[in-house]
Amino acid sequence: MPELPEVETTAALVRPHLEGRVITGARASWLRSLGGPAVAEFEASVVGSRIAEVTRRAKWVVLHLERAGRPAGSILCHLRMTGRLVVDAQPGHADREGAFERVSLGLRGPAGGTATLRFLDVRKFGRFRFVEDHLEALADLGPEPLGEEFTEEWLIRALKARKRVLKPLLLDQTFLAGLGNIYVDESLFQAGLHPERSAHQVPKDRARALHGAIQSTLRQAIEREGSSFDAFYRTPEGQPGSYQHLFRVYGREGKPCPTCGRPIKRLVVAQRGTHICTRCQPAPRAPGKRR
DNA sequence: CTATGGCCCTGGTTGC
DNA sequence: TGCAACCAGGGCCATA
Repeated sequence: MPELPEVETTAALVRPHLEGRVITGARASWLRSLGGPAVAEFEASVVGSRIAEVTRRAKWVVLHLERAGRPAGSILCHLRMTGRLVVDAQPGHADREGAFERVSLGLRGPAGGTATLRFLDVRKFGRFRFVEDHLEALADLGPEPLGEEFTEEWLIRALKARKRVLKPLLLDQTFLAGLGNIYVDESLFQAGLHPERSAHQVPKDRARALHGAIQSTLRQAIEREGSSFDAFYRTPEGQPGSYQHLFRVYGREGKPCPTCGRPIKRLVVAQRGTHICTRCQPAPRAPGKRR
């Protein structure tokens, strides 16, 4: 579920509760969440380390660890579809959410106070794993859409170089890192591009429009702490985001296009539900049309 | 290289 | 009301 804006929000809200704290214990009730090693091995890797910094890379939350002031690996957390990070100041609650806890870390603050970081994940697709070298572990990711490397010129050239359908290319994290199904649909709509166009046939001015659309969509979504439209995504504080109120096409099948009023259509592109306005995002070629 | 389909999981919604 | 089918903010892997 969570895409870049939701992960950015998660990292920002969890950061002040984690930075400077020391990990005093680790528990895992769903082994696969750890992405490989046994619980004991994971525990040995992280217990005793201090969380020096919390950052985001693409859809990953990165907890940078230190021992005796020196770098000591990282915890990489990917929320996938239903993952959440929450910090409890009090001992864990055994409510409904507690049932979805997959991993947790005990924490001690510099002043002595304790807390618990919980990784909750209904569908269990998410990951909460330790790596020695986060740069190596995340080396295959493409540029950050809000980073310096992602310029209009970069996008123009990168699109031209790929012989792929546009939407799946934008979802490919090795091409551009952080977009998911929602923000791709929203960005393509805003740029007036049909999701099934060939990347290398996108004209320069459309590529520029797409660049702007991606950045403005993500920035506005971050401002609103992401999108929430069912029980799943909540910020670590338990609040829903509010960007869903600004969706122009995603999840709006049959509702009027905000630009031209035509009903939004839903199609499937690369196995993903896809939402477009057929007028504002003209198809690459009129399929089956001849005369 | 690119594309496709299965798979990992659970829960909410829809339709008969 | 009951129940099956379908759907979901993701990504990996094997196969053409």
